[in-house]
Amino acid sequence: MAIDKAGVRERRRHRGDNRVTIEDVARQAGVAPITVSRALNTPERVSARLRERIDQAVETLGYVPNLIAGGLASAGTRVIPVVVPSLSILTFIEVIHGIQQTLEGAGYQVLLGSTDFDLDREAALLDSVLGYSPSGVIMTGLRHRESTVRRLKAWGRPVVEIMELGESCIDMNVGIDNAGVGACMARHLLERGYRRIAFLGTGMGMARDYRARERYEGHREVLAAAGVESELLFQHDEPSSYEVGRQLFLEALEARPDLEAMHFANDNLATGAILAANRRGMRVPEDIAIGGYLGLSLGEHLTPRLTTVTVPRFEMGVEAAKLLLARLEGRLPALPRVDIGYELTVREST
Amino acid sequence: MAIDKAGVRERRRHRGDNRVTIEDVARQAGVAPITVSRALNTPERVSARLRERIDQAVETLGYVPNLIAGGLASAGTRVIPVVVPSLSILTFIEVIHGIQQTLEGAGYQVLLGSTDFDLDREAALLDSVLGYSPSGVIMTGLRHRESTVRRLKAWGRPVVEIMELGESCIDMNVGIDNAGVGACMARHLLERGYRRIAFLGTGMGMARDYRARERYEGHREVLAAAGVESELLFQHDEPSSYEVGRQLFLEALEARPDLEAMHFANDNLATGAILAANRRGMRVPEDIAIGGYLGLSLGEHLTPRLTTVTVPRFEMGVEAAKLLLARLEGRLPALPRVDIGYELTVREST
DNA sequence: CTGTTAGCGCTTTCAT
DNA sequence: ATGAAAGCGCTAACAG
Repeated sequence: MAIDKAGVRERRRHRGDNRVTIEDVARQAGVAPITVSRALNTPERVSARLRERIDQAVETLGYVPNLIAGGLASAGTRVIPVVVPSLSILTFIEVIHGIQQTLEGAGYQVLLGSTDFDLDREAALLDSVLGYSPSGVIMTGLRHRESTVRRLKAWGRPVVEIMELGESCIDMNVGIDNAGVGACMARHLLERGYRRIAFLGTGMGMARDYRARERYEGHREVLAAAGVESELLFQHDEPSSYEVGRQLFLEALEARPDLEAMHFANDNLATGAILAANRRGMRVPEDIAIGGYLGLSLGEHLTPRLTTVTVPRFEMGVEAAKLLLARLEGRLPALPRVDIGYELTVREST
Repeated sequence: MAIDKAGVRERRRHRGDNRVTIEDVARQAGVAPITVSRALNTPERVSARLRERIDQAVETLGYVPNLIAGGLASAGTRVIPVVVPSLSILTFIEVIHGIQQTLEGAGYQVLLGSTDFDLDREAALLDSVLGYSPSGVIMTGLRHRESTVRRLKAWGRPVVEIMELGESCIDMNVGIDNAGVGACMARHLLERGYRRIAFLGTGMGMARDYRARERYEGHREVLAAAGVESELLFQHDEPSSYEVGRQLFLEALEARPDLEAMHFANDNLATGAILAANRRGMRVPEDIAIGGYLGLSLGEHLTPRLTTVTVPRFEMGVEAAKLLLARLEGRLPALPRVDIGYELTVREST
């Protein structure tokens, strides 16, 4: 190995960036850089003796691989962008948490992107994150701009679409049947004997949160099939919150004092409603029954405890990540489509 | 432009990766690749005529820069890792949200990392994310392994430490004065006339959440200075939740039936307590006063509404991101240390 | 099992 | 204002 003479051409290094490179390790261990690379990435293809020497050198030098360089050379940077509509909605956070935990354990990092429910922003964001040569991508929903779908299909790497379920996805799909959820709660309300049932949600008018609208459609079909008035719909445009739940509750009560039950698009709204009922001294479910969707832990602590349709959000994230990892590791997942399911949790509010 | 003859050497391209490169754009526009690079990154250094031609080519070809290649060449990938202790704690999520929104607007992407409150994992995670040649880093807290601090200082790029405040930080610091928060609520409770005051929290015994412990210390000092029994402390090891709040509430009540006020380490616990009190038919604050910390919106909807110390969590994220951007854009921030402040929100629970 | 060679796609440096 | 050449740190491809 050549010993650099003093005055030798300085390597072009980045400002303040004097990190140890694979070459330094190779020199220290007396092997070629590629051997270090192999020892690190596919240890089984390097003899035990060399491997040990290399590990030693890595240790003493404190070598940390430059993933950018690796990514450029091999494409695939062990980065997984996760594109969600919003970071202020707890549901997505919990899914992301499941994804992150699973991926980080396997040595992948999550790159966060949010679209604010705007498919054009989604398309732009995708362009941008694909610039990182990610190993795979997790997207929210099955509805995208045509260009997004085209680009992703041509891309040829693992793509998981989460949250909802459909026959045709880009690559892999894990989610729940939203219409089924809506129908499930509606059926429960009917079984309980309620007939004047309203659905209350947010942003369902726009393309904004079409998944809530799907739940509403499921709800409506069940009521219609039962010959019950099914168009009792109250909605606000702002994002869901306890406050909006409270307002929706009061408005619906005012508009239809004969209401027997309220089916809320999610637990945040339903919680706001129960809390408002508490404050007004109204009895739930005697005066008005309240049902939700999600299964937030808060629901158990309310009085009365909230009846809701529980979906395993964290697990949905874990499942999505597992699917991705399976494909990444060459294990073709048996099911490129996972129905994560849901469960009706009947408590006292209905 | 040279027309490649059939049979020309195929470029080594990655599987399915047939993205448009800067060279394609250059050829299309009839300029050198470096000119395209300039037109994109420093438009003012390229003549209007060429710029237009290049923009045109970018448009028709649908060119999207490979940030990995750019990152390797220039170091700095427009990625900002954000390292937090946990993704299941809403506070961090809200801070991340603020960071993400601010950074995304400026063309940077957030890389998510969580340490589970383990400083060794933090050190390992840092090594890993530094491998992405990030443009800057946002870390939680001021306490790190010595190696972490050393590495980050030597690194020479913007680092923001968030959540708490201290005299000595690695580079920049934005957060709140935890002891001050604890003292603030303690003072309020004393002013209200309460004397038998307990502090209830989670994970304060370990290094796990030392920020909660700092709040406790602030609380204790105020009580001690007032000559009031200051060692009434109840704690659990599990992470905060409504359920743990409920348990803590019941246990404290059992252990010290003479308690007049409870100072909870956060609003989740305090909410669990109020909800438990509601269920038991206990009056708050007549039977027992309850104070929290955070300023979660839920607090307003409880009956009674929760008295709490509100901290602008989203804004803390925004501020951290702004500091980072300022340095990144060469504008040296006036204050490398921002006290984000807090506010006592007095409502009916005390 | 190990090494040599040639880039990945971009930006730096240095000419012009 | 524009371009040519070199190389960022790593790995794929192909020897041996």
